[in-house]
Amino acid sequence: MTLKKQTLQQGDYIPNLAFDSVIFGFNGKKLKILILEYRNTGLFALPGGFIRRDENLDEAVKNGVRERTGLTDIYLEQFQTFGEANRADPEPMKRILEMNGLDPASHQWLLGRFVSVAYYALINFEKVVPKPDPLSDGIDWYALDELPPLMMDHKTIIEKALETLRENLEKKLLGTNLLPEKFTMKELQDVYEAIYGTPLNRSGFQRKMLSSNTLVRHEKRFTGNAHKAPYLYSFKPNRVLQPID
Amino acid sequence: MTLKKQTLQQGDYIPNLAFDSVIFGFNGKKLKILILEYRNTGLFALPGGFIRRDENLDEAVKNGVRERTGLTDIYLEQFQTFGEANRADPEPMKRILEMNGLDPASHQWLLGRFVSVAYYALINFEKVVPKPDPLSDGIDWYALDELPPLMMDHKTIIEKALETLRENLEKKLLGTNLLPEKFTMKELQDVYEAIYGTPLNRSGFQRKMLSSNTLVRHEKRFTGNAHKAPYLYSFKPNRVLQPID
DNA sequence: TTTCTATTGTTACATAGTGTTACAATAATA
DNA sequence: TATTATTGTAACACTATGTAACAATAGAAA
Repeated sequence: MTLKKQTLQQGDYIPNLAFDSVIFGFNGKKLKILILEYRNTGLFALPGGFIRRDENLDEAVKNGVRERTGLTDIYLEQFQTFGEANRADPEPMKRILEMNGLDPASHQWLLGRFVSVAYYALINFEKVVPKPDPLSDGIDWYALDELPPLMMDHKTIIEKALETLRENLEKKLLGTNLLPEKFTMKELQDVYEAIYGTPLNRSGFQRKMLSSNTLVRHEKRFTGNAHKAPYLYSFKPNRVLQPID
Repeated sequence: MTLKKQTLQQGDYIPNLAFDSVIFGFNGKKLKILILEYRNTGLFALPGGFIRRDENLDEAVKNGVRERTGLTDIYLEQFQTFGEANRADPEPMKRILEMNGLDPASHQWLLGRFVSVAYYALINFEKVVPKPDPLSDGIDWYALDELPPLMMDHKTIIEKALETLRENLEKKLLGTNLLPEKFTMKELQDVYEAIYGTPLNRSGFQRKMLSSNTLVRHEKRFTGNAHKAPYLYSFKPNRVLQPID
């Protein structure tokens, strides 16, 4: 979890409760995740935060993701709450506080147990300028197969996020949220393949997508390459995309 | 949420965090849910509880469900965490405390906001003798279409539980957990129909189940009725059934 | 201009899965 | 022995999916 230096008072937040966010982006080739690096510690973690005493859980997460990405309109989905009693180790948190000039003794509440509600977000890679949180000096995209060693159970959280994303991909047609508004069939297939981690049959994929009645066909895109130009598509607007508004 | 009178000290538990459980049973005809009735209040609620400071979330829920049902080996699945800031109304909780001879002023922490992690359980109806919790004088099975008016957002929690159960039914072959060890194809179909709320085709259902390679066929069951006796089946033992052990 | 190449859109065909109907088997009763 | 309700399975049509093939085409090369 991460937080704002200027508001590190326990009293502001629900104690022992946090959220973590797995923010997925697609750079055209690989599925990537936003990871924070805490200042001078070599410790990596998922972006997260706490819930104010009068704040909706969904809102807290939405605000947290907005702070890291600058985006306000984000596909967010809660997928699991992690509540093992021993999931936190106070040592790394101590180091993080010390390296930020904060006294661990006066921030005891940060060293205790936290139950964490985990969400995943799907965002348009091109639109994001990631911003570190107040205790971090780095935030970067990492491909799923090139993750740094992560704090606590954050690796497990990511695995569960990916599992849920795969289960929901076709059911909820989530491809949209990782692409710019207009895209080619090949680009859409690339997203699906990156998420599933396996190649898909081109013909079958195209047939299924076209018969799903969710795509609008636009003009062709001429890229200057010596082959047939592909059509551009967009998703029909009247689909439910925002489980959290 | 519910709790034990003798251990009503805030200090024992993680504050502002609770769990609720939707305990499904099947009586041969209808899908039913265990609902508590608080003493002398006419207030109905899902069984629930709090999480001790050193207790795993899953363990807390498992213990809570065991206390209500007497069963130790239960299929449990976490499906959503409810975190709206205004989901609790302190008035009903006040009445519950008063009717149990407890002073609301000295149990302020129970009147505040709670984030609740919701689980559903699937149990063998025949094996359960429901037991009220210390603040309740009633616990009973209610069919999904005959639910009493429920506290807070418990109706929403039930709807989400049913939605998740339907999604997971075939994926995880959950039928087992609602039936005795040996059952006929018809009984299995009855469970599926009760969960989906729609009739299924007999022939297709039988074909799919038999081809799924998860059933073992046993002897026939002769009930004394004037028609062909059905085979008994059981599920193959080597399937993953316990996401929470 | 013509030929060539890589990619795209679409069709064809085999195979698997599903919905529906039909029919034979059978346990107990009349 | 005939009857009845239910069960197990086969038959058929229809749909969905995996795979391969083919035609179209934008630009480069000749």
